[in-house]
Amino acid sequence: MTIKRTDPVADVLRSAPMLSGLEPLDLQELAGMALLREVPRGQLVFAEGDEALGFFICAGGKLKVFKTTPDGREQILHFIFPGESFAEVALFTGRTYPASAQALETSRVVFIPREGLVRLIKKRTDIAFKLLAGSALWVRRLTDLIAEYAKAVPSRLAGYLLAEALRQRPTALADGARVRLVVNKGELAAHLGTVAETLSRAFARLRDDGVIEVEEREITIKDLAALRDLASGP
Amino acid sequence: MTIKRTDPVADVLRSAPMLSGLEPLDLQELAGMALLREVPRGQLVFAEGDEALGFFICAGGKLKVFKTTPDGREQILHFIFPGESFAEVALFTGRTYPASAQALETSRVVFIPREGLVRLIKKRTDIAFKLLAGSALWVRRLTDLIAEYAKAVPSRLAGYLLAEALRQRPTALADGARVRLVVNKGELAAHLGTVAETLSRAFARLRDDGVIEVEEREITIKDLAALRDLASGP
DNA sequence: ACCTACATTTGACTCAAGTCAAAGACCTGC
DNA sequence: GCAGGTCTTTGACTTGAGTCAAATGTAGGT
Repeated sequence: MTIKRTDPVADVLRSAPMLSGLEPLDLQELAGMALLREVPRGQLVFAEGDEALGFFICAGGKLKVFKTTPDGREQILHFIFPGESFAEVALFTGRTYPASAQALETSRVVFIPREGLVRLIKKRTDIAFKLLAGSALWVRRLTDLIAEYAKAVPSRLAGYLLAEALRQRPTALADGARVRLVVNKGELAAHLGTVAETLSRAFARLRDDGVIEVEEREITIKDLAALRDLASGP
Repeated sequence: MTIKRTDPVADVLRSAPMLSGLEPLDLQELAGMALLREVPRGQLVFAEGDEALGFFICAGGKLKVFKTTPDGREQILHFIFPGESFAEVALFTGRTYPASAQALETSRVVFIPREGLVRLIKKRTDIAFKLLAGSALWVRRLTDLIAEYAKAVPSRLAGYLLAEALRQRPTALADGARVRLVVNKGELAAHLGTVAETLSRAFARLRDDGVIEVEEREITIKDLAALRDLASGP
């Protein structure tokens, strides 16, 4: 298969941080093995327990990686946006994915078979280091998530809003800063390890305490100091 | 704290699964950079936030890796026994350890500086794969741990007892199988994300329901089916 | 406009589990 | 043997948060 100048797959690969620094030739080889897949809203990309045949890079849309808890609820581990890779860690242990991935809206993902990655690592050590760094980041994220569980829901929410504000507009972090929720409140509840009703009450409490202002998915931070206070203390 | 350069280091390295398959010469080079350290009971090997200068292999004793939650409790992520490596994941992201490590009893650990590992990876790709696999295992463990939180404490305890029974004597998993707790109940509580009092009540409940029998740290499984039931259901 | 599906909020109730307090068991060193 | 420490258990109390139920809002699709 010849790679065209406008090959959408190659474009996606080029934009993925995980693969940055790859030579055009390596990129081309990888693109030759990759598959572009359209995932309708609500469809699973893979399910927990599926054989891990490769990893993915998000080319458009919005997805979630989650784990189903024994009582049927779902705990969202991570949201995925264009350019981000996911499930790469699963390729190196067991043979199955430890969590499921599902499209929150109709999305496009590029699939890269395990073989392609393995070949790449053997050829380029720096890819191994990037993978190790990415995987280490996951470990850090998950350990942090575990520690979060000890906090009450309003505190978890405060922590999330702070992190999002910092991620969206790091320079504008002050009273009056605005945060746009990237997902609806039901999904956010699952990410914070709770249910929609409890999250709703947490929003109401922050609002009543004058810490934030809520207009649909648009949050305004009215009292940054108080928000920080809540986020650290229980 | 005593740090000494000695021969036994090479023995420890040879016995570590993570380094298995290394040529004697590589092993020797690594041993030359390694330091053996004696850690008295209760002493920290490193604290969350410390600069990650290297990783460790346990050469004797018993340690825990834990994260301190905002409200001051500690969540134990993993217990560490001889031969196991720890903190290797921290070397590839940020510059700091995401959790703390402390000796549960007086222990010996071998410290291997980051530089040694990096050099090794560049020379031998299979080490990179081993590290990736190890790190992936961590991710799996942590995602499982997160899902565990949705269960009630007695269920978490049941799950732990099953896992331990399987680890200690895989062949003898049947009614009447015995499990010896590797740590005291206070530490076990922290590992299960709860406090000593609640864990004590959970043990009492399993005992009263005739599922297990408890003699100090020696647990006898009386009704394996019921234990399995509890572990999966809420 | 209208209808259906989904998202959000609020109230009422219940319960698991954390806190505080205290007692007993078990070591270890003096 | 005794004193001081840690570990474990039990009781009484409090509360955060999940469940059930219902009302309201919102967005598409026909």
